[in-house]
Amino acid sequence: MGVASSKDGGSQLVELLRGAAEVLREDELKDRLAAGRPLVVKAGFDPTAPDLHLGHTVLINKMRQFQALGHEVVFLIGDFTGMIGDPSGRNATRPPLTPEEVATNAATYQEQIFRILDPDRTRIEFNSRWMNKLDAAGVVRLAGQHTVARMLERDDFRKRYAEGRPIAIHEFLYPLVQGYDSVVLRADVELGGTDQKFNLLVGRQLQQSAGQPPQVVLTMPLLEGLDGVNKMSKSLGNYVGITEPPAEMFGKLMSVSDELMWRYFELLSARPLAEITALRDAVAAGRNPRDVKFELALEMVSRFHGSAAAAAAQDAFVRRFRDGALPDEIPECEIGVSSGQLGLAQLLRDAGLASSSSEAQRLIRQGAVKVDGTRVQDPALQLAAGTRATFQVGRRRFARVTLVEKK
RNA sequence: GGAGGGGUACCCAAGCGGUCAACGGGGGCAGACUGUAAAUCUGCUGGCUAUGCCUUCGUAGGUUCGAAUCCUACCCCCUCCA
Repeated sequence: MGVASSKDGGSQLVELLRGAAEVLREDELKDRLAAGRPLVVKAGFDPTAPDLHLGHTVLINKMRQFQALGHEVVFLIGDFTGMIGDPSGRNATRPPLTPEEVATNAATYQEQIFRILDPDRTRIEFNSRWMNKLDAAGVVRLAGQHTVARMLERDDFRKRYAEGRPIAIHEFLYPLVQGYDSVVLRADVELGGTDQKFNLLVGRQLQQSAGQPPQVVLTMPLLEGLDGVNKMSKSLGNYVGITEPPAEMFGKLMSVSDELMWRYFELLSARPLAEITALRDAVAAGRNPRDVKFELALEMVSRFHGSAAAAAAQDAFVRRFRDGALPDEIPECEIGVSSGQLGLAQLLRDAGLASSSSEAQRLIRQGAVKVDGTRVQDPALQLAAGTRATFQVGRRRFARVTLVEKK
C-alpha cells in the first residue's frame, strides 16, 4: 500500500497531532514520517472491557487517522498483561480472565473496532503470543532492564510507596511487558491515553536497550463523560456506548452541555479543525447551540449506524422533545386489579414508571404525571378496572396500561 | 503482637438519650423557564393494602417510658508503633 499519496511528512504531522495531549518526541515523528515508509503504529487494549464507548474511540480515531495515511496499525490485545492488571491509577487488582473470556472479549473487540478501523489494514495481535514463550530467564532479563528508582518515578507508584501502601512486585512487570511488546513489534509509534504515558516511555527505553530506535509516544486526553466532569466510563454511567441504538446515542449526545460539546467535536469528530472553529464562531454570533449539537450527534450516529438511522434519530428527537410529541413506541401492559379499582401510585409502580409507590406519589404531587395527556395531581386518585389509558411520568417515561379485573 | 481512630440513607458527611425517616453537599428525579435531555431557578430524594402503619444509622444482645446516640460481645476498615 505505501504511504498515502500527496501528503508529505509535514502535512501528515498536522493531521496526526490534532487533539493529542503530548508527543514525545515531535521531531522524531517528523523524521519518521519524512522517511516515507509505512510506520508500525501500536495501541494496546485491556481484554477486560470489550464494550467500547466513545471515550475509547478517541484513541481508535487516531489509529484510523494513521491508517488513512497508509501506516500499519496494530491493535494489540493485552491478554497476557490482563493477568497482571494495569496498575495505572488503580489500587484494586483485577480478577484474572480465563482464556475463554479473553477469546470472547477479543471477538467483541474486533466487531466493535471495525466500525471505525479498516479491517483490511488492521493487524490484531495478542501479547500472549510472545509472552507465553518468554521463560523465567527471559523475564529476569527483562526485569534487569529497569530500575526500582525509575519505576518509582511513576506517579501512582511513588505515591503508594510514600504512603506506605503496598506495591506488588508483579505490578512492576506491567510496564515492562507493555514495553517489551513494542520491542517485539518494532513499533514506530505507540498511542495511549495520558494515563499511559509512563508505560509508553518504558517501551522507548526497552527498545533502545534492544538496539532499536525508540518509539514515538503519542498520548491522547481522556474524554470527559456526559457529566462533563469525570472521565467517561461505564461504571460511572456517563458514557455513550458505540453499540447503543441510534435514538439512545443521539439523545445522550444532545444532553451534553453546550461547553462540553466543543470538547467532543475536537476529540470525536472527523471534521477538520477549521470547520469546528467556524461552528464555534457561528454560535458566538448567535447561532443556536442546539443546532450545532445536532451536527455532532448526527455525525456520531452516522458513524456507527449510518446516515439514514441518524436522520431518523434526529427526527424522532425533534418531535419528541422540541414538539413534545409522544414517542413512536409506547410500551403496553396489563395490570390485574382485584378490588375493582387501583390507586394511581400503585399503578405507576406496577407499570414500571416509578420505582415504588411512595416515589410515584411524590411524582404525582410534583405534577410530573399525566394521564392521557392531562396532568393529574391527586395522589389518592383511584382508577376503575377496565380503564385503558396512556400514562406519562416526566418527559421521558411512558406506558399504555389496561386495567384488567382479576378474580 | 501493642496503641489509637472509625463503620450513618446511592456517595461524601453531620448528629452523640426524646422535637430523627435522620442537618449539609454531591448525584439522581421532577417542575418552571428556555435554545435541547444545555444553562439557570425551585422542589423532592426509605417502604406500604397510606391522613395511618412498618423497617433503617456495621452485626447481635442489653439498659431506658424512649437510643443512630449509653453498655456488652462480635465482624470489618484505617492510622501509628513493633
